Amino acid sequence: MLKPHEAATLPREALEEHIVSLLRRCHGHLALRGAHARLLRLGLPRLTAAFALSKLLASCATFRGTASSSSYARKLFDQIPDPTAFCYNSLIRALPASGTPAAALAVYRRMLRAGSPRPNSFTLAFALKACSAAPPAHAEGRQLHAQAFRQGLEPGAYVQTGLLNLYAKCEEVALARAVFDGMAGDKNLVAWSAMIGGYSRVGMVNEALGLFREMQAAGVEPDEVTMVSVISACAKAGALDLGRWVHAYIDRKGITVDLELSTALIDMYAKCGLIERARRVFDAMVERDTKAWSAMIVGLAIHGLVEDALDYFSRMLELKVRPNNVTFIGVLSACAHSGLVDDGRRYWSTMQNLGIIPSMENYGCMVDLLCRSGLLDDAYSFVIGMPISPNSVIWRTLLVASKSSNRIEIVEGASKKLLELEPLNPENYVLLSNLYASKSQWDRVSCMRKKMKDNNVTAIAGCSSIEINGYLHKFVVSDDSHPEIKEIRLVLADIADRVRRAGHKPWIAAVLHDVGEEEKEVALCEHSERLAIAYGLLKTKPPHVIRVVKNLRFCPDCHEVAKIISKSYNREIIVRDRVRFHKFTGGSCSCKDFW
DNA sequence: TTAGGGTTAG
Repeated sequence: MLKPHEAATLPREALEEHIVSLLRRCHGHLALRGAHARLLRLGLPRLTAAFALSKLLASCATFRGTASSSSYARKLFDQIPDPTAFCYNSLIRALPASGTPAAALAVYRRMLRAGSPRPNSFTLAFALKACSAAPPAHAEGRQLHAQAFRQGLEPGAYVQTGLLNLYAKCEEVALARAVFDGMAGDKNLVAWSAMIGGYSRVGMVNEALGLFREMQAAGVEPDEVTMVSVISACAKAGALDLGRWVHAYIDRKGITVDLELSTALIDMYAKCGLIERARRVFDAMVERDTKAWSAMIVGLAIHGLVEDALDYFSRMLELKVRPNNVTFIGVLSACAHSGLVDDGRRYWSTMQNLGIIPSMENYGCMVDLLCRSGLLDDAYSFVIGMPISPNSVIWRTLLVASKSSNRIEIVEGASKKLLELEPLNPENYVLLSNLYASKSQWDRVSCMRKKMKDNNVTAIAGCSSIEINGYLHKFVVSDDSHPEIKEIRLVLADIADRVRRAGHKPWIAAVLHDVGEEEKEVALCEHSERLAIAYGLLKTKPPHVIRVVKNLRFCPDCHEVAKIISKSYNREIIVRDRVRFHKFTGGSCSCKDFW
């Protein structure tokens, strides 16, 4: 280690070299502070001290993320007499990437106001990254985009990827794609991965996989980051065959299955119904963090493997892995699935004792737990006592649970809140209309229909998909756009006959178009998964399992239809909805617990 | 000095 008297005799270049090599050996914040103290003791001349501070600031940026690291970075910056663009850039980069981009953008604006130094492409790339952090700052990002053009900054690959990523994070895939297409012909791996990730995030699995194939055709080799997006696209879509193919591809190509990719694989297998395969991926991991444990626990919970989910949670705590809100979503929903009210309440206290502030989803899990256990009053008091304003999901949970009760005040209160919060969501009208119909309150049913019309609310945004030969076919209500819709309609008619013979008719009436327009509107709300199942029957033969993913809840009346189809066509049907898996074999449904 | 990734209630 250099002594102060030695430092005094060294030329500036040698001192700078010493500073750089000292900082290169720092691999964390503590080491950095130690190096800072040592540099201070050297009594560096003014210019070299400024050099040391800017290098310290840059190193600080590489260890960014905590509040203390950002305040340290600010202190360093404030000590630099004439900060260069490099210093501004490092400060922008050093400010935490989580939360709001406000701090990083304030530095960017301060730089603009100062007039000198001018922002360069590094500045812009860092500022864009700050805007891309969760939750992304769309407006600020667009402003940066416009400002950069006004200043005549040449958009290099890094800035373009920054923009592309920003739009992808904001779920503005069309804008992201425009940036992607505008990039020079030699798009690199990062740009391809960011665009695939953008498609994956919004559930556009065909586009994500299509782009993945284009990327390979362009001779760009994917890495583990690319594969995370591809796998998570499969998970979102419930595309098991594709997911399995992609996993085999990862193995064949020798792509490193790291922490993130393992977590994505666990999630994909769990969401596609292969929980044991998910468990094998989990068991093979050498390192497991909060997200990996959470993915596994949530996966077990959605499969109704409650004991396992809670057992994994205990193991996680024993191994001193800190759970987060998502972990507790898994734990609480596991409790809800088997009516473990007391356990659920205990876990709720555990969560708070760990200093985890419950999220809206966590409150939702508790309300669900109480409702499913028939503790409607407790659920209602819980909702009323929430320190944050309950969202529509919570009111809907309460409303569905109070359907078969005579608790008029809960029904009224929840309905009112629901229509206030989401006056344009057709799901609410259908739910309320069905609820009143079940109580033979026909005046209220027609009142709902009228409200729906007055508010110009017409259809349910139901969408179901089925994967056939590596392509995901999507169906929405009353969708005629599928190229094979004629053939699908023939299958539907055949199903209709079988269902009618079995003594069921309500849904098929809608398919056959022999009901009034108003009834059709309500009945058609469950139409999409029937189109998907019919397509599955058309395109595959037994023993092929028909797997359908539905983005809305799979309603009990559809269960009857699925049972009849499974028996009559000798098919196994698995429908995944937002709540869980529903498996139909030989006319029976193995899903024990649904509304 | 820079860009891309995993878990989320009904």
